Amino acid sequence: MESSRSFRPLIDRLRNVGLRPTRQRLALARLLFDKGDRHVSAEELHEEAVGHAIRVSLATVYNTLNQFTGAGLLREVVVAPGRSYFDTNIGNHHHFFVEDSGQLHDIPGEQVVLQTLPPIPAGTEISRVDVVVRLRSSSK
Amino acid sequence: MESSRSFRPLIDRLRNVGLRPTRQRLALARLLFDKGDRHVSAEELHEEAVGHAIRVSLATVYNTLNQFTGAGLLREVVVAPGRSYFDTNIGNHHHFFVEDSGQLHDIPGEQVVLQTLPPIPAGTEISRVDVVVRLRSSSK
DNA sequence: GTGATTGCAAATCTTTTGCACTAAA
DNA sequence: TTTAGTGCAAAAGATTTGCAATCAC
Repeated sequence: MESSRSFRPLIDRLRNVGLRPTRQRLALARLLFDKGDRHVSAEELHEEAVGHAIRVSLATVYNTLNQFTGAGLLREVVVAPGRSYFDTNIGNHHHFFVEDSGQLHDIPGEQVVLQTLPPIPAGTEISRVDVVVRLRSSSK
Repeated sequence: MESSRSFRPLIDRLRNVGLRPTRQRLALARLLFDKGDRHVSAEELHEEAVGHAIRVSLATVYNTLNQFTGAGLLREVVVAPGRSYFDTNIGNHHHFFVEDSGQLHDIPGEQVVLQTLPPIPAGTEISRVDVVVRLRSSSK
């Protein structure tokens, strides 16, 4: 069993956004943030947690993902109907979406440069610009 | 009541993509294509149909929208979790998405110019590039 | 007629919610 | 303690599907 010291950074990260570092949140945070950039659905994360002997309900996984997203720890990505992905990369970047497999991959922000942007409607401001490059296998 | 002649173009349009011009498909096609570019959800289109005294079930609206999309008459746009919009504009263009209201607006293709595109994974080709400019009201 | 299409209801799937119980501070 | 968080099961949406009845050709 690892010492509780190794959880410190994550505990602080949760506290900093006003979320109590409960057992479930900590465990999910470790799965999410301890191994680089990830794209997971709630279902996938729940299965992964169960696989790691973490006792957590699917409802709590949904709630936690939404809380993390609201707190800015995650970004929600919607590319296909009926399924949300949560992205641990909250920096400037875009996505490849492989239509056949449903896989999502990051595109570093610098690799997509918008030369022109249209005038935006009065009274609004840009919240975010999402670019999704949809791919299909080229074997025709 | 209008003469059946006015349906000819739509009838042909459906026949051309291999869909029988049934009463329901024709009626929905008229709602969709007779008044410029539109973004509708299945629910909205169904309500609109019912409001026009068109007897059609929600299931058939879903089926029809999917068939039209498969046939290339519509494009499906996914911008928010749990809701699909169908876009009658199948040309080169992108979207504004107003987060508060859920409204979707077209951006002409020329107004978004991608200066750089990342290298795409081997064995794949680009199916489409979707740019969504997310807006929120600027009154802070 | 014959096969495609429709309607309806039931089934699925994803996500949210209500509430009694448990845990963090 | 006191309040936030959790689990479970039920509820809520959105979308799909099975099948008998209906319609297009």
